[in-house]
Amino acid sequence: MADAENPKAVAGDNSGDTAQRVAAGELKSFIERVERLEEEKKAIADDVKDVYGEAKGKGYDTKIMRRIVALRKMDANEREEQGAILDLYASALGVTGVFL
Amino acid sequence: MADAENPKAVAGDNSGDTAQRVAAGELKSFIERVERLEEEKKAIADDVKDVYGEAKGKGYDTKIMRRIVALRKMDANEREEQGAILDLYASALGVTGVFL
Amino acid sequence: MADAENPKAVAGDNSGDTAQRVAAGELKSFIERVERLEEEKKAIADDVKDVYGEAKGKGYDTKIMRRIVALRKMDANEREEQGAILDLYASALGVTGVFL
Amino acid sequence: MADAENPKAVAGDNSGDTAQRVAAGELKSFIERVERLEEEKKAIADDVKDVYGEAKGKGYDTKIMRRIVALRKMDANEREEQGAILDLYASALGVTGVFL
DNA sequence: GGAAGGAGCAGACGCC
DNA sequence: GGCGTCTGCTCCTTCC
Repeated sequence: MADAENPKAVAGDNSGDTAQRVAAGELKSFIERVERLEEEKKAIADDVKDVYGEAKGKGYDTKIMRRIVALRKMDANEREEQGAILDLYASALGVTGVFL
Repeated sequence: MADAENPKAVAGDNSGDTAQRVAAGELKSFIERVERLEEEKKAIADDVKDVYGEAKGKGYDTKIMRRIVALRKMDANEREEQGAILDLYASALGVTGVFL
Repeated sequence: MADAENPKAVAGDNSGDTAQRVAAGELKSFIERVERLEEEKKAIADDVKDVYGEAKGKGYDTKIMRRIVALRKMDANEREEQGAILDLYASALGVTGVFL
Repeated sequence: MADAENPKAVAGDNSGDTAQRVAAGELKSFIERVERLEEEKKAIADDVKDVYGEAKGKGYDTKIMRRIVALRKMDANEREEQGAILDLYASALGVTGVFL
């Protein structure tokens, strides 16, 4: 029964083997669980899209909304650091009025 | 009450305005709905990761598994696309098997 | 010779027609020109990637570099407008220290 | 000379420093190379557009053409992917035609 | 307004 | 076990 614990090691004892059949079924099961979850994930992603659509219908600028969401997710420290590096580069290049 | 319909036009009549307060609350609500959904989405993404982890624990090669999932998705997409193309051909050229 | 000018109108005079054969060849030619150009385009995209890679090798932060490139491409007016709207929303939400 | 190797670490020894000046020139060079390549890429994209325009002028349906191009690309990718997957299967499971 | 292509980003793998 | 790299996904923009 070592094969059940090491599905990769079935090569050699081919054709008509039950262990392999089991392993294949197990693999299929994993794959289908993943696919099911991916579908759920996509459904939620669509819900998000709907919310933005509803907001857009009320006149809000969704692009800005997305940036706000991203901002709130972003760690304050990192935000600060990013800005500092950007300022440095921008001044080095002589880009004026940068607010990234 | 025009402000309620045009949330972007609140600039000018600032500070202490009720319309703006309402709009801000509405916006906040949208933002929070999005954030809630994003959390759910992340939870599912973590579940996916767990499934792969479990499979890996049983000796499966997750890289292969991911390619299988991707391939099955591609197959589905392309099958669909194939059908669409054939329909287009049929209606546009009245020809089957021109050079593809 | 109307068929040569209206390749979509060949339906009806099917099977063994030379005009159709010509049209198919012409179409194939167009397709191949497009595919050739797409290859060139991809080659250049790879070159861009190489430049970023070289810069990264010298210690530059490519993420910032990309934003700089995007900024320089962006119209100044639009930049200004974007910032104004964002400031408005940000103050409405009480987000502090926003520089997007 | 550490600054030359770590362009991000120039903060602090500002204004009038030669190392920074050099780094800025180097950065500018990278940026401009990227921008030049992006221009070339855009030129080719315009060429593609021209080809489609020419085809459209001859009566072809560009929507169909685009789908053909996309399909041929997908076919190529997937054919490649199929082969890779099969190889992986062969080595990992010792199985062909398990459930795909 | 909807679809298609491109760019940016996050997550996963492999190396050190 | 952490970091750097890289592929895949999502989002944005442009064109129709």
